Amino acid sequence: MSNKVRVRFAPSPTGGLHLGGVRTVLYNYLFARHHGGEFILRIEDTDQSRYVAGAEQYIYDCLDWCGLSPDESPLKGGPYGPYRQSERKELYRKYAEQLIEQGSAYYAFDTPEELEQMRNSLKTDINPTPQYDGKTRMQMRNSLTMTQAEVKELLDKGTPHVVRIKMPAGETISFTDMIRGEISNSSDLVDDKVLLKADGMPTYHLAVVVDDYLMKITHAFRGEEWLPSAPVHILLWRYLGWEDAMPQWAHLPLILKPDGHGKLSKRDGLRLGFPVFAMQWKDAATEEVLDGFKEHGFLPEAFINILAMLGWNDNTEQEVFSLDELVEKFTIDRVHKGGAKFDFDKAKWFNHQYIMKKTDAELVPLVKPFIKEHGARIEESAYLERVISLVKERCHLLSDFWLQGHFFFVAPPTTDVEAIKGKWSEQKQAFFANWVQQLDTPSLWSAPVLEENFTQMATDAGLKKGELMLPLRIMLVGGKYGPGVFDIAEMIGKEEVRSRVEAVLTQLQS
RNA sequence: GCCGCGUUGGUCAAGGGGUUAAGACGCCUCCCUUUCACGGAGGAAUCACGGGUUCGAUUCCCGUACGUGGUACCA
Repeated sequence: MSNKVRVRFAPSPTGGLHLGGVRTVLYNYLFARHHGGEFILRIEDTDQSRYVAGAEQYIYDCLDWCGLSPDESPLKGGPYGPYRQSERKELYRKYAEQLIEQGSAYYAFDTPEELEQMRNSLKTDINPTPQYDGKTRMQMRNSLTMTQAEVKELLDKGTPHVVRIKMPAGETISFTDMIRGEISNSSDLVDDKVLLKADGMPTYHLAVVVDDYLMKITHAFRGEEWLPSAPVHILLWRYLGWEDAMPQWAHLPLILKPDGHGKLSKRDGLRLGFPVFAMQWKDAATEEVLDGFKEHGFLPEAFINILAMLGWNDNTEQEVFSLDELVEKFTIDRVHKGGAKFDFDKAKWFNHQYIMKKTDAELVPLVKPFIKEHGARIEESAYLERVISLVKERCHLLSDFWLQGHFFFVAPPTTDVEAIKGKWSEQKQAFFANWVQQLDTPSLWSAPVLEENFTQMATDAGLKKGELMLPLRIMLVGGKYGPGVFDIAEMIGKEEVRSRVEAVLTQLQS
């Protein structure tokens, strides 16, 4: 009997993978790797009504991009498959029936309409959400209130029904959470959760217990939103007689909206102008396409780092960690209890750190798509590499390379001529006209020589170099930004320099 | 409503009976740079509130407030 650490991530293929989801995978992954254990991916596709085609593949793609590959999964297989819950359907029924025989669960034949009627008629100001529980179950149509013969008849006729857990009365159910310590709930406050749905599929509650047991999961990490239903799961482990094999629990804090009020949701990205998905997610129902961190120009290493630090630290001042370092240093007891608000500025800062860590050559293939996206042609990689070396320090996102370096590829679409006009003079006009005339000299074409020559000509013309630098920059770049002007000039070459300068000169004259 | 969980600057956060309460992002000032950025030096800004316990509470306990989650045949 091995006690190897086994953790799982069990996403539902009904939507894109967003921040909270990726962080849950990450912490699972880090914990498993830290302990030399296994990381299992299983797919919770029991809610067929919300199943989205392509969503499962999307999950694989995201994990792949993040570098968090599972040891066992629907794709890879493994000794405890299948790893898709829809393919395990028969299994759950067996355990549900076992629970019924033991008297821990029961059949319920109430229709959705009957349930709604019950909730409506029992609703009061004091109890706005009546539950199907110890107080109400004896007024409903279920195997507790009907004779065995009646139940058998309904079952034989194929009457739609669900299986519900019979929550005990007056029990305190407690367990130890690795992050929060002792947590207790009263069994009276949890309703008789549906275990098996009318379509034969299990709910999360049954499936998570059965699968965790069968797949020998040792540690279960999930979002804090599961805390209130933990008693159901604890009870199920007990009723099924598996209590000794129950995993240790850890409920992770939530990732909150930056502007207060609620769990970060898919809508917030759109509203606040930052991604919430790992990768681009296309909502099949609405046809809406939402870009992810990848499309915004984040490096996966940075993305992982950002998520890791949102709720965890190693008690040092270090903030930038590689995945290997995270694996080495991650411990669950240093995970925060409180939810964290996502801060896009800090996220960009992390990405900048990773951009600076990469060599220019490494950045070439990563930056290329973000340049091509704008229709610019990249003649050779060496040129792009040089551009990268000149602008990388001012780029937070891969998409910034275009913003900061577009003038290396095409003439500026707009030029801030107004910024030149103020202190413009005939003398300066003449100087630039003169300067571009002598650009043909081949020996001129290196940034230092170009600068030396420019300075000399300015002095000869009785002008201060300082007065001419900004106009030159604006002519070449379009605005007051970018790396050294003579570096830019050298890069774009004499034809481009001449044509950009002359274009602006013409504008200034009119 | 009820129940659970939480609460250290604007944000991420360290600390955990005695501290000048770290650090980072962001913001501001200055230096560097004839641009922008990078880098460097400074600065403003925090223990939700009220009661205990204690010589002493940001830290422990109890309340309150606030936040957040759950209260589905969704996960």
